Amino acid sequence: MTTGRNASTPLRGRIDKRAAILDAALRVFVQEGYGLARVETIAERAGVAKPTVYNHFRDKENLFRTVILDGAQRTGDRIVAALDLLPDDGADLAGALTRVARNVIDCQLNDEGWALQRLMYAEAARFPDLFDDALRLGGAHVHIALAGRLARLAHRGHLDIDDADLAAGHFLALVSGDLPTLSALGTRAVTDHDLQAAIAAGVNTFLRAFNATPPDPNRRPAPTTRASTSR
Amino acid sequence: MTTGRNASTPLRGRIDKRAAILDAALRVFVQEGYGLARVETIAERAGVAKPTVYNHFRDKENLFRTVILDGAQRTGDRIVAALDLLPDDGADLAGALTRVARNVIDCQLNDEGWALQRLMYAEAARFPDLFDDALRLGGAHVHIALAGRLARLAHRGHLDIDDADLAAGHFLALVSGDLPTLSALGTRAVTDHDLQAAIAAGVNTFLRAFNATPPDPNRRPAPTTRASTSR
DNA sequence: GATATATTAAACTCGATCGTTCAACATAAT
DNA sequence: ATTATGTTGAACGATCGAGTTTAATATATC
Repeated sequence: MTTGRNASTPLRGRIDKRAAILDAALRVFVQEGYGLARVETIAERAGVAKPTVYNHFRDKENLFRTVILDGAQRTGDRIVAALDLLPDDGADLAGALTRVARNVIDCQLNDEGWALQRLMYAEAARFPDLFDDALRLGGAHVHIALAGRLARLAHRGHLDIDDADLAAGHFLALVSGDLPTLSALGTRAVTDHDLQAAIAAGVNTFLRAFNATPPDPNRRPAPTTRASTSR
Repeated sequence: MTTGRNASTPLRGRIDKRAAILDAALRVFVQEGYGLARVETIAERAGVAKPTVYNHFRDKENLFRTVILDGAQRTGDRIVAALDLLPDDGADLAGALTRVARNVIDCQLNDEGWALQRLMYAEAARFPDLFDDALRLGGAHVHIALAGRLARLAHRGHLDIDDADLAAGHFLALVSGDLPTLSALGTRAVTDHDLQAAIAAGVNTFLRAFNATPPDPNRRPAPTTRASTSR
């Protein structure tokens, strides 16, 4: 065991040990839950001695809080960045929305994204304030950014939206609502097929509700990749 | 301490001690998480001695599994029962859907419902099979029941739905997608006003997408139901 | 090279918790 | 009244984990 300072432990600079600890801590916290996660395990997985953990972070609780807030920040930023690929013109709205949804979900289906979500759910009772902070750092930015994009599309006549904030929420709900079930709360891998089907269906419904220029008054906007939706 | 066998301990029948233990266990597990939940605390809250807990349930893990599956079963049954009030005729579709959504949500916003959801999220990594079982017992029934109701409404021409299963998922997502954010994962009470607004908006979008008889081609189906809806 | 700082392994303190054991007690049926 | 079963409080053994201390070592700065 003692994987101490073997050749496998590069002994890189000092600063990034903090990052290594945060990374390992996230994985261990998710796997074991806050209560059963052992600081020594975290130290081992980070390739670091236990006192080093206590040197960087005062105690277990402080480490946990930092893990959550750091992760929420990064995940939120990544999603907001993904929103950049939503064009302002209405060309191929369905395709653009599908790609956006795919990117947003890729950030949340991420090992890290699910891990954070599960951790927050898990420990929301013990750290009530923490969830609010994480939401402000992560979710809120995503919501606002998406709402802004949708509002611009609506303003140019490509979408029929009066409350962009609401529409953004509904878009996210439609497109990712099935994910917890499909992935068993992130513990099971989702097949690409199921994921694409879920996204296509969500985009489809979203456009049925908000598309400003229905190609045919009585038709669904797009046949949307006839997902068999087995189960 | 020793709140032993005072007048405060009714010493009721033997069987319902099992129920009392399950009830207390759910609350304590939710509050503390699986790892930090103390069996002794559960015993105290149930008004029962610790060995009694081990008498009814082999160990902590077995107790936990029983708590989850029991709760999922009951919550699912309650929601399915709530779906009964969705009428088959299309009279006042928006009102009926709103009431259904309200009832479904009341079962999930329930202390117990949130508790179960949070626990499953929390311990999904440690008990992977447990989540699947709970989903089968709880969520699946709800989904199927709602899909059946929607399919009947569609068949009678009141809704424009080709895949009722998908529509059911989208309805639930639209109507309850904002709840985790609003209630801070169930740790904060949601004001009735916010809840009604979220439901109304969800139903509104759902009908924009699936209503078979839009009252006006260019209008939203309902101005978000200013709804007195007592309570 | 000398000095200040960060890291390491190991051992330690201290408290908490699981699951068990046991003697006394309640309850129901015989 | 007696027997069988379930409950109770209390204490116990064993383990486990958070956080600290220490002496030695590696690194960075001067």
